[in-house]
Amino acid sequence: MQARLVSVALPVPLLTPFTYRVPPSVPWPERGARVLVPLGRRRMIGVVVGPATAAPAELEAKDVLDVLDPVPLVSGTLVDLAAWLAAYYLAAPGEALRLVFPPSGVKASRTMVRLADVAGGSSDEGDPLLAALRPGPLPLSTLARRLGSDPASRVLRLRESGRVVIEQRIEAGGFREVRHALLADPAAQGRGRAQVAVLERLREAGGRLAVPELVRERASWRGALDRLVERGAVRINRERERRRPDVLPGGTSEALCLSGEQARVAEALTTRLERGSFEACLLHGVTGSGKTEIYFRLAERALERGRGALVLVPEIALTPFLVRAATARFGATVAVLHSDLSEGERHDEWWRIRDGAARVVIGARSAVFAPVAPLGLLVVDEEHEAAYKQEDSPRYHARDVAVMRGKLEGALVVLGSATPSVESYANALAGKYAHFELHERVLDRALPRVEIVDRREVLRAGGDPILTPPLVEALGARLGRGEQALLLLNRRGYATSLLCRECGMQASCPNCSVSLTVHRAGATTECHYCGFESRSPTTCPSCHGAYLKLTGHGTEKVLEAVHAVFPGARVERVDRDLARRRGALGRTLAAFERGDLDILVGTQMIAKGHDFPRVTLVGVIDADVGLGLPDFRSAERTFQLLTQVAGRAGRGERSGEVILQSHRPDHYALGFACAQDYASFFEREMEFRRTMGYPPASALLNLVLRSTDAEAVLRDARAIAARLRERARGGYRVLGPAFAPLARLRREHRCQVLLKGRRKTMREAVREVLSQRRGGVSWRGITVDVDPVSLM
DNA sequence: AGCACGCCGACT
DNA sequence: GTCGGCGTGCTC
Repeated sequence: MQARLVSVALPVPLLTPFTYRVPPSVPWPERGARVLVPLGRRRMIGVVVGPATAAPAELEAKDVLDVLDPVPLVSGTLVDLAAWLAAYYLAAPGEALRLVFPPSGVKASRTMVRLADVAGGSSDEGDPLLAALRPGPLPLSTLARRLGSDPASRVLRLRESGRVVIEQRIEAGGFREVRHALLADPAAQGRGRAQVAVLERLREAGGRLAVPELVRERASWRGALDRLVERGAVRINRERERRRPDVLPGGTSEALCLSGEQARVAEALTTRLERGSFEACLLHGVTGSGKTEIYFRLAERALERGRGALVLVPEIALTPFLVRAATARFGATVAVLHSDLSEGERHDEWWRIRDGAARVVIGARSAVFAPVAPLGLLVVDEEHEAAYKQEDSPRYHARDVAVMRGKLEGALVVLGSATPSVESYANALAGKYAHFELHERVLDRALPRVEIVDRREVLRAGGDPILTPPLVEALGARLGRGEQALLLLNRRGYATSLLCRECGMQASCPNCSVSLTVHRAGATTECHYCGFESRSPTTCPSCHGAYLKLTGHGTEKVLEAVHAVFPGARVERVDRDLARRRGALGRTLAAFERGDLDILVGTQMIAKGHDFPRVTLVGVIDADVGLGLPDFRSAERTFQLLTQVAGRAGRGERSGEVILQSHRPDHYALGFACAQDYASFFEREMEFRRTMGYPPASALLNLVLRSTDAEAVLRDARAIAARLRERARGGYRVLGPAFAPLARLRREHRCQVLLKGRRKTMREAVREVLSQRRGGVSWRGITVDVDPVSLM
């Protein structure tokens, strides 16, 4: 009889799936079914990727312990999508598959250590390890953290002497069940004060109440409830409780009217949706041109046709408007998925989608894998946003995954943006994507007037480069008229660096090769990459000089400058520092929206998603932030940010004004952003990408090697680069190795090898070279980034 | 990734 | 001599 073998992808960073034998005691698992298998000492929930023809030579396949899904949890399409992702991005198949399963659906067992039940053996003998285990079993990893060292060998010895027991445990991680009290006998009488009160409370609540709620009201009611249950007056039911993410109230359920142009585009897209086959479309429409309404109409049409819809947004926190509007429009059939949800909330939303209770999904990046079936529409709003790129393994780009999913599902994919990525626009021009443009703004609002202020001239004339005279004048005018202003500076903190005037030392991060940013008016210094934080020194740490100087400015400093010039103005700051405090971001934005604030100072967060009708002035403090970064996308990012923020001015009836302060007023990113001329920007940027061989003119694959040993990492990178060069044969070029722009991050030195050329050839070469390295089965210490977005 | 194994210097 | 710190290789 033919051996029953299956190939199983496991949640470990290994290049290939493993082969297991299916014993007669378990049913044959289909592709996509989850199975419990042993791996080394551990157990894992993995995913069957297909039958295997033979076990790898000399290896006896182990037995599948259990088949968890008689029928796969997710569609074959999603399993195919994960397989494609693993191959395209050179990711571990198990880690790619994990994305399409519910949270904790695919995972490894945890090694738990507990004290052995030894009669009378309750003494710790002064061993801190035994003492730590006294209160209860602990995972081995927690034990290591608590004891500050690797306890493995000690634990092993304690096991041999019979003091502790090691177990492999896989926690369920599932639904939350809440006990509910049900009035079983409507005529029941209480036999005491508490019982009477409980019954009364239950009747008040319509005969059904969650037990925790009841007990919270009065702790003593717990006993009374028990007695009522014993007498059969009340029944206890375990009910699944949905952990529902918070959705802000508001938003309108009514469809908006579309202008002629919008209606034509909506009509054309609807026709394509109704074909029920794959097509990708770029919806290029200026801010405020009504893209959201078009998305919603398409989603409604998809629902009518019995299919679901997926709407991706770059960051949920910055688009509360869209979530609110979708909730109002689609009601209970909306699910919201994003990283701020608790694991429980995510789990429940996942199952609501999987069970078909939710058919319209609004979510960030990872929502592209939501188990909507069948799927008719995928929308990627603000498709140019870098937030769609996952920056750790598997390093996928949600926009590109969405296009592939659309292809596999036979769904319509709509990529929306006011400033499309250079890649998507090129695809549209090449005919790969259908191209739709929306030129008119809703209510026929005029585009704002844009003025560029040369900061160099202001400095030469002895003026303040943060708030230049034209900006001060414009701000003063708004304050006088009761209008609002936004001030953008894409750099948080107070000062960009702390310098010693005597020896020139610059305060830098102990873990990363970057200078520390000064926060809280000079009181603290912080690393924006690893989070290192400390009190600012008062004397120079290297020469003990007493004269320290702050240079460069961030949003905190701008706030201070505004306070100094306009003491009476109501000003607040919005940036990542504020967003860290729960709810603070929403409160500040809401206050600004209500008109309780005059000026909002912030990073790019203020440029996105919101509609502030009273804003008539946008000031960009330093339009060149970002242009200096060693990144081939810096011009594109600057153009997008400036265009976006300029669009915030004059969204009400009054026309708007934009002031861009810059040291490089002649840079094309600024010029074309001012003119709101996307097409010309694209032409100019494409020229640069073509000459330099950057995307979309050529594909990129970046390898980053990491190690605490700087020399070793360079040596290793050299060897890899050499082997890649041998194999290139004109299919790609190899740049480097070189230390990455962020040469050291979190105590690790980083060395990169950048490949430019044909994606497929590069991928194959990298796979081959990496699998031939010593211990070439795992990705340890190396990051493979296919289609990198950032080269930092 | 986790875990085992094996090599090494340091302490009773 | 054992302990425990770290580097390397393996897991179907």
